[in-house]
Amino acid sequence: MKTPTIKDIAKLAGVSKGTVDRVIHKRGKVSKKAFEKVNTVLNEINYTPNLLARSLKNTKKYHICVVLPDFKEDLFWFPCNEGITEAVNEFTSFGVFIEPFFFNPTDIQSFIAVNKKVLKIAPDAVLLAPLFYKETLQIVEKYVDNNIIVSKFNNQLEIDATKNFVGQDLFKSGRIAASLLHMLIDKNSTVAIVHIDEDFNNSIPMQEKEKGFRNYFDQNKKTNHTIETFNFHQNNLTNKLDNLFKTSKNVSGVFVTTSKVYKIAAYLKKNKIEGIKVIGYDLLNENIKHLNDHIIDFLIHQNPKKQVYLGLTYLVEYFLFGKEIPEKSLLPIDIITSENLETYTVV
Amino acid sequence: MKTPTIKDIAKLAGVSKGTVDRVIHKRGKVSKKAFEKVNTVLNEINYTPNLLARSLKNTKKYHICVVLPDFKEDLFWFPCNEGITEAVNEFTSFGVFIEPFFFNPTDIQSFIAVNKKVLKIAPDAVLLAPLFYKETLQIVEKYVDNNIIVSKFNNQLEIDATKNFVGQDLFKSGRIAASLLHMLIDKNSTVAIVHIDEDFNNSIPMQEKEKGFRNYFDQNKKTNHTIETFNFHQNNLTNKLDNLFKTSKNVSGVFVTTSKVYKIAAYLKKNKIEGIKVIGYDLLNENIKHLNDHIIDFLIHQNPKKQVYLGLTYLVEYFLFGKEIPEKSLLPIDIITSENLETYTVV
DNA sequence: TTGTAGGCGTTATCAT
DNA sequence: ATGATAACGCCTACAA
Repeated sequence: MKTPTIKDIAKLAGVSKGTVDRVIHKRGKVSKKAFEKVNTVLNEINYTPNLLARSLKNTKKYHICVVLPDFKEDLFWFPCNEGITEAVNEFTSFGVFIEPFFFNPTDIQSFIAVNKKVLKIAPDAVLLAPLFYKETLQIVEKYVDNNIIVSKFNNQLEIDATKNFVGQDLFKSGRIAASLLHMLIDKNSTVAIVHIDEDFNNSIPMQEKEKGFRNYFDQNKKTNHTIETFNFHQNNLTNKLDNLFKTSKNVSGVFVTTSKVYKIAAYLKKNKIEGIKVIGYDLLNENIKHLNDHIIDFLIHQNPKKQVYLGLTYLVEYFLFGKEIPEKSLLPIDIITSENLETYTVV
Repeated sequence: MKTPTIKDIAKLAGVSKGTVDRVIHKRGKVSKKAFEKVNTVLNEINYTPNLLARSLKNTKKYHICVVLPDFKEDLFWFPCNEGITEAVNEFTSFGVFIEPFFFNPTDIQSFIAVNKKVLKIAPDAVLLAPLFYKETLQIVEKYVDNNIIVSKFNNQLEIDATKNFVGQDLFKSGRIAASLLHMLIDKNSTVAIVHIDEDFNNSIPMQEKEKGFRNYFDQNKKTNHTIETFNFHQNNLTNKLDNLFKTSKNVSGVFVTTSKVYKIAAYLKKNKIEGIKVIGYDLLNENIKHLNDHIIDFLIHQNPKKQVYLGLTYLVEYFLFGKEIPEKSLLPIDIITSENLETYTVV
């Protein structure tokens, strides 16, 4: 009735616990006779090791560092802290020490500096928001050289040194945005893709989203929409938007590729421009406000909190129970309206 | 650096491990002096018990039974098996034995019979899909009398004997359906709420969904929609639908309150009726097919797999680590289109 | 009231 | 090559 233990197997096979252990873990130094005796028993009963006992024995403390942008620079990252807190609460009693490190997302140097610091600390693993491609490449190599396991989240960079990734399929995300806008806008109208703030050329996520968005409309040519892309920086935004909306461009919908969509919404509200459909990313308070005001029609939920929590969970279960870390864990792409919003924020 | 153990505390306080244990667990039989000595140490250092060690010591095997409808009668329940399988894979190595029991959802007697069987087995806990109100009331009472912990999923019944519930807010679910349809249909048109198969009067979920759906349109009267409710049984469905769609009722949208929405879709396809917007529940293969064909516009994901998995996780963590079971765990209400569908099915 | 001893299942070490 | 033994941290039983 109870799960058989190594002791039970030893008794059944007529050998000692040590021998059974050697057979199970292929540590060698076992005679053929003993090996066969143990193996026949193993084939008859279904032995599964007690994971609790195993990791109790392994008294090692694990140290995981999370490297991510400071939310003071970009509120998108704020929920990650909750994810970290939850993981801390859940895993400290298992001897796992989780420590966050923040960098300035607008400053490559700070990214480099923080990673250097973490490298010096030499944790067992790092969960990383790899915002900068070239720099990530270099730092990850160093981590790996020092036997530090690296997982990435949010930003999927193709790096040979480490594959572990938790995030979303951003091309598909762009397609979904397109299909939702498509549902709401008139034929023959113009749709604007707006990139705000970040340097488009260095932001693979923004590029992927745009590709997906355009891909959808390319496949639905019969409705004959015009897609135009705009790269706006924060300064001078109002002028740029004046240009976009107050000319006769017949813009019926806007797709903002980041969480900065509230800036567009605020502009539309202030200028009392109505009837333009807006879709963007993430459940920031500012965005939620405009979603409830029906100025933003849809938000796509990137679930940064879950990304971090899941990334940490994978690492912890790897250390504690030897589970494999999935190379690519793509989260569902949630469509949020003012109606179902609440069901995502309460939990 | 390392987490302090009871042994460490004992040494610091100058008493034995046993005394520390008595203080921590308030087992009494401790002198004031000893109590204070231990307590001052406890206040200085932050002791957290090692949960692995605790539950290793507790060699008890836990038995959890899941009571749910047989998916052969209603495919909605099929994904629950995956949830159970995942939980089994995850938790057997922790000494938890999870066993499913199926009943016929159209047959109250089978519900009663299965629960009697489970009661006889006397597991440590039961995770229950409480389809029938009165019968659930009685059986839950018996479970509780026998010190069997009961959690419910999917169907939220107000029962005093046990509160634990994992599922969705169905009123809100109805509202969400309404808002999505509202987005797609013309003003002044008629919307049909269709209940298929189940006995509406006994199905609280269907009633809640209808209430939510009507509530939304009541609050948006300016668009002047007419809402009509239809209770259809499986037999004679075609005739009933002929009546509904081929008369001049100007039906622009249909809300099906269950996973049987594929039946409506199949009818519309067969009869080449186009332009009617359709929304329903659950990611059955039949529904997915019609979603990809754009006959169904939206599906609402009730995530039965996750409901079961989460319900089981709560029970396991309660037994193993003494975590509290949340009284009400409401899952997000996911909006599924043909575009984001894939991101929900892969994981 | 207090301390000690032993065991949960696994693994590492040390004799044999 | 093999078996005995101790240890991980917690808890329980028993002895003092």
